Amino acid sequence: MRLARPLEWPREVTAAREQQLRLAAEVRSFRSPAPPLTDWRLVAGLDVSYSKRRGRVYAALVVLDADNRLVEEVVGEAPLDFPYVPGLLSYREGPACCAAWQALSVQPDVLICDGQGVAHPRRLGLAAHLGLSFGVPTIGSAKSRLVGEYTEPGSRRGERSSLVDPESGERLGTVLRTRDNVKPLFISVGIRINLADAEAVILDRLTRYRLPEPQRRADRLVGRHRREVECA
DNA sequence: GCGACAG
DNA sequence: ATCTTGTCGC
Repeated sequence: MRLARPLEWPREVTAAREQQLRLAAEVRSFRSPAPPLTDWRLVAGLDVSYSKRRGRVYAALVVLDADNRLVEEVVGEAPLDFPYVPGLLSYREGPACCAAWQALSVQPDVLICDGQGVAHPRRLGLAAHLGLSFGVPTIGSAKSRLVGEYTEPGSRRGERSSLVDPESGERLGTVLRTRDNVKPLFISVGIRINLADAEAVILDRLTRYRLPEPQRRADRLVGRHRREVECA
């Protein structure tokens, strides 16, 4: 797919933070709450893996249909040239994600990203940032917390609690138990989707694992891909 | 100054 | 994320 909005990717921490403030203002300018997501047959999952020895970042996108059957899967890569700094993950993983997106031939109705959406210090987690560039609804599905407070949700699948910014009282997302007795997922909206719909998409794509199927498949694919290219 | 901190 | 074996619990 073509990038709806090609972005610049600063390679310096200070420049990255400054750009985030500008992009976050754009994310805020979208209609809120976002209109309901009417059709979401094609759901894509995105995940990233690093090869330190090769100095590369790999990203995999997997698109599944309403029955979680494979529609398309692609990988993209970019140099590993930005450090891991909490709050600046997009600058480390974004370029490879954009490469994968451009290799895609079908447009997903919604994209699940491995990371935060607006549950971010400047409200511009990976899912929000990529949503701005890709131009499709995005959901942040993180395996751990970056910001916000919450009470531990019940131990059974489907139980949830709110992720809240203690300063503003603003609701940042939902802490969702996706399987009985497993660590919950931190769900937040990226762009063009409301939180209720984001939760519905995640729940709809759960099978027997902690991660929703599109995200789990992307995770497997990118891990396999990295190991393959790392051998040669 | 100290602790927290997506992947 | 990545480096890594077996092991405890549903």
